[in-house]
Amino acid sequence: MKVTIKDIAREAGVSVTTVSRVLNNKVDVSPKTRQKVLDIINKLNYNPNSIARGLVMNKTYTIGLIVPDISNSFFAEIAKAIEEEIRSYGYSVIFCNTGNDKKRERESINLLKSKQVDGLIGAFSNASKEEIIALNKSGFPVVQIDRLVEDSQVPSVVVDNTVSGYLATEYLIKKGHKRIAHISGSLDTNTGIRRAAGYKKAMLENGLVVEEDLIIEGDFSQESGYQAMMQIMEENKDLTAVFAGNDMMALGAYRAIYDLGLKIPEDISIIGHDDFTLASLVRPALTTMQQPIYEIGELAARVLIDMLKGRKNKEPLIVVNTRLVERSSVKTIH
Amino acid sequence: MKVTIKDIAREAGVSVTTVSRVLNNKVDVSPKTRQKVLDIINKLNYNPNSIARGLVMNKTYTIGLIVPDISNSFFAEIAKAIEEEIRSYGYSVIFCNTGNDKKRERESINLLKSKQVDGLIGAFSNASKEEIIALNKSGFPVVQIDRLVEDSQVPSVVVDNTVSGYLATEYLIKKGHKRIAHISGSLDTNTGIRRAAGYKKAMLENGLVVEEDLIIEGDFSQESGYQAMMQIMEENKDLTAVFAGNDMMALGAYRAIYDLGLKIPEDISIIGHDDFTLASLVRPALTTMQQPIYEIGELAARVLIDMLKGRKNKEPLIVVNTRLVERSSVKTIH
DNA sequence: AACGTTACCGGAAACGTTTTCAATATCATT
DNA sequence: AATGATATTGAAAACGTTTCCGGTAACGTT
Repeated sequence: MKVTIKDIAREAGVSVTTVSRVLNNKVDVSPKTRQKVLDIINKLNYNPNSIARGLVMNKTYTIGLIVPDISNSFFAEIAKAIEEEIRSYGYSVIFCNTGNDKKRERESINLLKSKQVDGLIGAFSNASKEEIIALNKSGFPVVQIDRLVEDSQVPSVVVDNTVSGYLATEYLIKKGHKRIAHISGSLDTNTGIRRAAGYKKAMLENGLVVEEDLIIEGDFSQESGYQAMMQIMEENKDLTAVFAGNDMMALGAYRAIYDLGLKIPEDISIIGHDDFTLASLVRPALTTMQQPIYEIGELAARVLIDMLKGRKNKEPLIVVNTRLVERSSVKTIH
Repeated sequence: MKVTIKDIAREAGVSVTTVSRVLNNKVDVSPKTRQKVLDIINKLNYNPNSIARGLVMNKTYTIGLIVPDISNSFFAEIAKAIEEEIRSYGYSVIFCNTGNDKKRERESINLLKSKQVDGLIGAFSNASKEEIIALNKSGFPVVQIDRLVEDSQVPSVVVDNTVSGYLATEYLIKKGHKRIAHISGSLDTNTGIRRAAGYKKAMLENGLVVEEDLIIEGDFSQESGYQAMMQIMEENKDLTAVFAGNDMMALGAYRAIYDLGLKIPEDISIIGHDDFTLASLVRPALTTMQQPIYEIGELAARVLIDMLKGRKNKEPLIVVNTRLVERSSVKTIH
């Protein structure tokens, strides 16, 4: 049923080679026959088979994208950026959702390689570290986003969470706060560790003490933010501000504070991290560190494209900056 | 560099055919040679080329997904559901983001067909109506989500927005409200039209009058919800409730009401539609009509799988129900 | 008229698989 | 030992493209 290049050739009375030539805008075909072929193509509604083409050219114009959770707005936004950028170069993207499952992550890598993708972008966990490094060493184009496999020489685009955590905390300090708590993200993720490290660094460098019971570990979820906030408030009545490891937890903290009958920012100031959609929508609007999410996706795509084109990228590590977005959840203390 | 089935065959001292057989778990190969081949495969780290396989089998085990905006949580969640469901059947998904651009929508369809996807799931606009219908008629597996191309016989899974709008409005009425406004979504989308129709039907059937200046058209965006609410309040001081065409606009209405110095639900009750993530996070928590988003994706995937397996689906239209989620944004009037 | 260029075209191999068909090896049965 | 059945194997075609290499036609130059 499917119309192939052979059908076109037969119908137009030319060889397959010639049809291929007009398909690819090659020279060596007269205007007349080109037109004739074009007409037939149109008439028969012919659509070239990329699979066959991919087989001979050893190139599929498809890349793979591996994310833990596409329904997480962070990754959804990145996916969008990648798709739009890479499409403009004629590529499309197959995406795999791992659900943070290491096994599925490895399966996905194999699946995508099997599907002959030309390159890979992913937020990989440390579990796939060797695989990624091997891939990269073998010359296969991979770029990492968000998460960092260290000392690996595999191109990555990430934010520097240490300085971002530092900046957030420093902002609070500059606003006059001294008793500042931190609700950290999971401390088995680089992200969580780094932001906490930035918090400590800022405290120390500004002559404040870091008290261990002012740091509570959450897991980036709203509920964990709520619990952490409750726990902190129980023991530290004199607290004036908290830096939440992400906006989701900040929102949990919001709820806890309301439930305690307190007000933001009058009683407690809060700064978050990420600037997800809700941050500007919630009341009081959340002051937070904005990640340039779309830019991360765009950059990752661009780096990959460079590699696909065989261009050597000099700097494997691209660090993008977060930006403080001042809204209404932090008050100045005099 | 890439190791192929031929390399395995040579190394194992058997034919390509035999290797193919063990690859596909066919009978007709002795345990001894099977093991030998398996060993070599393992040693050489061989990964079959799906592209080549796809060419001969005329099946790629890949489907296409076309959405207007993957960074919209609704579609992100659907994408996740589809990927997870369809992966369990051995398929993967290429996704295209159209940005609501009709041209890109058509391009995407062609691209995906060119990549020989086995099927297509999409939230298509009316612009691609003929194309979708033609595809379906030709026997190519397509299923529509969210948006409905009417009278087309192409399998769709959608919510019935008319009854959903009806239910939302009816709830308000049952709570004792009489002066109820509606901030509609864009009235050039079926979704917007239907929900508004449901609103009117509920009003009429309950003996209330529908006043045209109590219906204001928004465009599903937060800002439009804000503007619409402001406009309504200017002219209708005696209003007690509003049904917002989606949660995003409900949030805009929240802001407007706060800016007016009024309180929810004491002064004005609000019901939304969709139950997106923020709905439960915002204060007061938003009462809304919940769409079973994950289920929509799952069902769409399942319907497609059925078609891929050649099973004939009897009922082209699958309607899923929305569910009222009562929270704190509507008060009872006595 | 002979030759050299240039423009245009086609045959066939190749890409990495699956599958059809036929061939061979093995073994039990007589 | 011959036969038949069964288990195991391989050669080659096919899938729909691109590309290499060569060939013919047309035309201008000498």
